[in-house]
Amino acid sequence: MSGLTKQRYLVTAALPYANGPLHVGHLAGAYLPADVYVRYQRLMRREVVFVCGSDEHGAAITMRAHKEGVSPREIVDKYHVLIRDTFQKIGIAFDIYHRTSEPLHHQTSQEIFRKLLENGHFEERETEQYYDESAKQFLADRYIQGTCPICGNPDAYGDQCEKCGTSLSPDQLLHPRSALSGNPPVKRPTTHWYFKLNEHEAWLREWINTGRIDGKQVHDPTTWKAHVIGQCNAWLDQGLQPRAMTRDLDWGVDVPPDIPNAQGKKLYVWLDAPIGYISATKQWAADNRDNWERFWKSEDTALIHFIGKDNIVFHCLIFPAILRAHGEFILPVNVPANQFLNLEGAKFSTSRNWAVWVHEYLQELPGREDDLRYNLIKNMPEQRDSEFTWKGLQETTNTELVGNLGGFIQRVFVLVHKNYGGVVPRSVPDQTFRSGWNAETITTTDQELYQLAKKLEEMGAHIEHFQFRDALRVLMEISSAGNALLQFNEPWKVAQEHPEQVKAVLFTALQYVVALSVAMRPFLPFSAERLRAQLNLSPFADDGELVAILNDLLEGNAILWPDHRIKPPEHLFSRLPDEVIERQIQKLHASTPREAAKPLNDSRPPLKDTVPFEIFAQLDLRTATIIAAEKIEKADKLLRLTVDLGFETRTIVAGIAQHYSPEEIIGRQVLVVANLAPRKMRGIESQGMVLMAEDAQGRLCFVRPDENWPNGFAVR
RNA sequence: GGCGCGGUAGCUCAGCUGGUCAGAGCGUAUGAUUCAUAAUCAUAAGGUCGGGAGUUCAAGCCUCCCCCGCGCUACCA
Repeated sequence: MSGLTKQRYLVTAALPYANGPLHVGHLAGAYLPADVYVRYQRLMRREVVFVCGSDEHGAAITMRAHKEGVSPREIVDKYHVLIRDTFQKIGIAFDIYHRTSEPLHHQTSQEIFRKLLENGHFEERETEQYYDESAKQFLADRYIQGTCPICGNPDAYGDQCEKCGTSLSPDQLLHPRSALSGNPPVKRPTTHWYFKLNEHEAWLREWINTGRIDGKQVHDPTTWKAHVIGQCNAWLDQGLQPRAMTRDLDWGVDVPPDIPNAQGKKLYVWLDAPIGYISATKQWAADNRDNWERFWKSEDTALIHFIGKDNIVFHCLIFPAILRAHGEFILPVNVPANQFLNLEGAKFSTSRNWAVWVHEYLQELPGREDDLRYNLIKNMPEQRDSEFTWKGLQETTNTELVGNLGGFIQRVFVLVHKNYGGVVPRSVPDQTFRSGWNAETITTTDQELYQLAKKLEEMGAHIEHFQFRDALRVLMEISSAGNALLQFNEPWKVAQEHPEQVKAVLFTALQYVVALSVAMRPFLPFSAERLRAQLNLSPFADDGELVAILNDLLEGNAILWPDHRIKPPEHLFSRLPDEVIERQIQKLHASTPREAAKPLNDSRPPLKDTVPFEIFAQLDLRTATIIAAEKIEKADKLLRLTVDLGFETRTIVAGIAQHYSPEEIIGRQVLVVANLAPRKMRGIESQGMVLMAEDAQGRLCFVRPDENWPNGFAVR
């Protein structure tokens, strides 16, 4: 199927944004699958370079710096180091972890911008943008605050209201003000470069869906994930639009200053972050006296982007379009995006601190890097969102790592030491015993080693198809077969009667252990290295160890020879006790406001400006009773209410459908604003407004007289 | 309401272009075993593959309708 054999691999993992730490969802989404894939390819002696780095530009970082009174540089330096070290400690084996603030990256991005400009891929557009006259700069969306037109939150941002979650554009904000000075901004014309993405629609569609470009097969779409292709087509079907590639920002890569109108302009994320993959490769090549162009400009290279599902359109449409518009670069052969990992039934949330931070895990559960990696790979969100739970981590650690895998290795070590003083026994070539793959089958060492090789190949095939959970399952099948081999032959029982058979069984079991030490390396690199040392073998060079043992096994050769001495038994894994798990679960819940708990102060809206009594007096509030209510078609939140004011009835449209069903509110007494200007919603004129109270969770309840009261009377 | 993705054994999840696809791991039950960190091995449990209708010789896998969850989006004066 994948007859597109490549000579070398360039693997990228999404650049983490340097304004916060990593959580385990990040690992499961992009970094662990990439790491497993890369480590496997190295063990198969394939040429592979694995690049990543910090994404250090953008408005969110300057916002944060401004808020904390530090420079953007201080923010990104802090998180770059934290993230880089976290990756290193959890065993993500990048060849280089670069950063987009490096001059090399700025140059690279500028060169690509210039090339696209020369090739006519941009159009300049003049638009009106908000400008802060006192700060003398244009304002990014995030830098404009104002009143949300939807919920009235006075501190909504120009891109989104964090109170009601609505995404906005700066023009929608009422009473806009600059987040820098607090002054109202003014509109000023500004010019930006728009990438003509629309011109790339046709070939992108062909390329994504058939793998062909100009009739040439460059990837195999059957190996792409369905949700990746699905999301791309959803975008393509809506039609691609030109997209601004520059912004008025003060932290980022400058538009090359010799280009007219470049002052104050920075390259937007599209022309910044993904180019970080290229600049990282350049730096790696410089450090290793290699040529980076072999990896980016040669059809012999397989480029693979590991990302989360939030990045699909970016990596499958926009970045490829940029690469092709430039003209010299290859395109990815696959973008194996994962879905999202949830935590204990809910989404990860930085603001609610609902997360497992990797650097804290490393500190609080030292020596358990592989326990976490194993659980995250086993539950990797390959096809759908999946879930991490602390109980789950305990279970996989105690049953699968300690019980099955660790148990098998320990048994072999103990038996070899008890029977042969820690020296690999020499067995008679054709000695028979029961197969670990089937109790009924009588087998020989040669046959068992052939089976073992087949299993290793099966595991590898899964990895090459980005099926990491399946690959891990096959790894454990090998371990289970090893356990069964011992179980069926009971070497502890028959050592006296059948010494030759026991030699053959333990010799075979030792080969399994060696195979496992190599096969587990991509998933459990730390344990693999420790096991390697216990086997008294040289440390991993991560250079062809797997293909070497595969070749040996397929030719019927042993991979651990008689007379080799192994070290004394030592447990490879340890049980995760209840107390540790309980503590983490408590910590998780303690840091998160409970559902019914007191609302946080900052979730209460701030007081509005004082108004004179005359303004209040202009409102005409009345008592009323709901006499009819019905759901409005094609609107999830709207109810059409008929209210009795005593002297007349009115129709009022209220956005309460998600809090009350029509039936349960009929007959209920309420307060209404009776002199509000009528307004049409969903084609129905609303003649007033029902007063509701809202709590921190956004729940609504009616405000009404505390005893039954005649309708139509004033509230004051 | 629209669009996208999901709803498969108690739990977590596999099931490619329709025909051994009704599965795996964990949990549970029973038995075996004691070399091994109460670890291991074997066997079983019988889930109307969200519900209904349809296409087909044949449907978790295709079509239509409905219900539920998640994401984006519209409506929340």
